[in-house]
Amino acid sequence: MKASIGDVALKAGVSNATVSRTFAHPEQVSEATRIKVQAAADALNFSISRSAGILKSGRTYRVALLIGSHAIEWFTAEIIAGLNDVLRDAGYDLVIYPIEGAEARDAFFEELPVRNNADAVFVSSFGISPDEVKRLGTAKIPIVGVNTTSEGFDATVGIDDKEGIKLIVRHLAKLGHRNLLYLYESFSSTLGFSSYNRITGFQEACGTIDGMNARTLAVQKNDNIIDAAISEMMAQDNPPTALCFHQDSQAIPLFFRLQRSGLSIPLDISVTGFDDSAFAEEAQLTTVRQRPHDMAVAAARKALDLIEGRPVSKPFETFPVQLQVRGSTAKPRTTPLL
Amino acid sequence: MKASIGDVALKAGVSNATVSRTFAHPEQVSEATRIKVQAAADALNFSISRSAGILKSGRTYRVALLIGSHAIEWFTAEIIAGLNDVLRDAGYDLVIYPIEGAEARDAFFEELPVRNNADAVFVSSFGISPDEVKRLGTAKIPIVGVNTTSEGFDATVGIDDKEGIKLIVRHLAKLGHRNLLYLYESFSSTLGFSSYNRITGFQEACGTIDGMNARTLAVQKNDNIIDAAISEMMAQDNPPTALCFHQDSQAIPLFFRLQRSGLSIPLDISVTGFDDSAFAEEAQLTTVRQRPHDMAVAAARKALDLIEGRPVSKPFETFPVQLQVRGSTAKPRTTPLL
DNA sequence: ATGAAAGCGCTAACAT
DNA sequence: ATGTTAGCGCTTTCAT
Repeated sequence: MKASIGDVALKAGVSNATVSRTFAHPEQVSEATRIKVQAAADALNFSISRSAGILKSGRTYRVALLIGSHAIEWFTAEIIAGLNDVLRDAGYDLVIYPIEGAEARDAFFEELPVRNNADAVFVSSFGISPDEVKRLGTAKIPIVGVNTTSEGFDATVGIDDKEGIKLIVRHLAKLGHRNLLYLYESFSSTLGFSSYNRITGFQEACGTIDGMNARTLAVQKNDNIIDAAISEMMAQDNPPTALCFHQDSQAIPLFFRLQRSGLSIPLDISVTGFDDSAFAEEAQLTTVRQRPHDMAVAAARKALDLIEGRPVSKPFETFPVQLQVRGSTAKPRTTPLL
Repeated sequence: MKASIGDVALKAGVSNATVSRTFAHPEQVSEATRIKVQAAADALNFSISRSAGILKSGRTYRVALLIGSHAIEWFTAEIIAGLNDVLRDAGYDLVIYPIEGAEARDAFFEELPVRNNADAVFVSSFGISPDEVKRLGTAKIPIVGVNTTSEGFDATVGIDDKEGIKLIVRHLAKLGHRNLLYLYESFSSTLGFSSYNRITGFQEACGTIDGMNARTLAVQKNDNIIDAAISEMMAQDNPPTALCFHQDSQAIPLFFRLQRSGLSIPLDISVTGFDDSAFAEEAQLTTVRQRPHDMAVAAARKALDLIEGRPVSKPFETFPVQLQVRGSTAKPRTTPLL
């Protein structure tokens, strides 16, 4: 059977408290006793159970991460890795709650399973409503947002999406582009805060450039964004000279179509992404770099500060974005596509 | 302050036991009482704390996942998502332990933090040694392997890597290829079981084909596998007619180099991957499909069976692989590359 | 159907 | 430096 602290105490001929101290505060125990206890513990294959201490302390040593999808893609994977690295070391378990679809959503905010069962909640790129944030607030634990608004959150980390997309627009404008097309996948659910800002930021940034002609195109989820892009390129009137994709992963497949479509990047068309995620560098994709891993590390530290009641130095932190200029952008073509 | 079961009992004018029953076994409580208790609980924003029940039950309701790296890439992300989907619903928390480097490894297997603190352990694509498995076994909880050997595990899920790579080899052989090059990244640490089988499986499969000339090339981690591939292609003597990459993500960047290198897929060279992961389909990469999400779901179910003492129907399950024939493979070139 | 009470394994006063 | 003891919040017998 599993050995408990009492078994070890018995075997070592000391009290439960001494065994407990040997593990929690070894410096309070004499060398000789410590060795005796360690030996007994090893012989019984004993290790301290966290569950009991958790009950005693009133902390759950669990931290929840709310994500909007069951699938874990680049951004979420980076967030999970970053949070986990910090939280593991601090003795906290990261528990992932994927909340997809209206029913799951209602159920979650109705039951609020994190109440009494987590010491903090992270909300990552989740189009959460003010009502939901308020409801989450009744759990009385710190709420930390990742690429969310700051309304109702105790702390947030994120990038300035508008600033990021503005870097793209200005880069293209400086190269001479005056005809841009922005492409993104439209989801059935509400657009996340970050996505929304990126799209409206694009329009705003274009509005400040003289003679800029900019359009946005929402491609339905089960439609192919690359086919949509190529169709726009083949339009007879005034096809764009640059394609701005909402995120790198949507732009990458275009590079596989070059030969078959007869298009050339950047001679016929300039292409940009957003994220600087997998393969962006190899594809020479001009993009905006964000570092979700760094954001997650900072978010985890803020959460720990809030949990332990320490002051949080920068509760609402904006992380830098950086333009990565690569080979997929150049001056616009001077002759018509056809 | 946080309401506990006693507060609710007081407010509802019933005993603690009745409140507990209202949540755990509502059918044992009269309608009237149930409503009274629910009302009191709602008013106090109360929800049952899992920590106390956990202590009482002896279960931790935590399940550990051991992975070999802090970074979470395609395969691991799929595994996490699949495990979490099943375990969440069953009330278990999935806790991720990244174990990277020799020191972290020694520390983990020395301290064995999962002992007494998890109800099961998953080991995913982790080059774990027999000694380490044995040591893990002293924790007396089920050990489930994902793409590992079956030695010492209570259950495993995985694919037959040898079978998978054999499909690739035979496909290329049938097309007429007799000069293959296998490329993989060599890591400092021990090669995982799955990777090892894939590489040796390649050699074995080639050995059964008449006149097959096959080589393998280990590219150092911080060297560029695509540069290595192109260099081999440019060799004067007998360059390969097909490149077999260890995994899709290593093959993908080659598609971005086509124009600059003057190479054409599949006219000059056939290319294969392994995994059928992100962008494989868009790149028209011939590959072998594996479904880590499905494997994870099965692994989670087996773990639950083991935890609850139910018989496990198929403790050691091999999942199917399927060849995905796409445009990156064709008959070998008939004229020299140069 | 409901209540009283013991106890899960540990920690932290407090006492020695 | 070590032992004694109460109690964290809940579940579950056993009574009623």
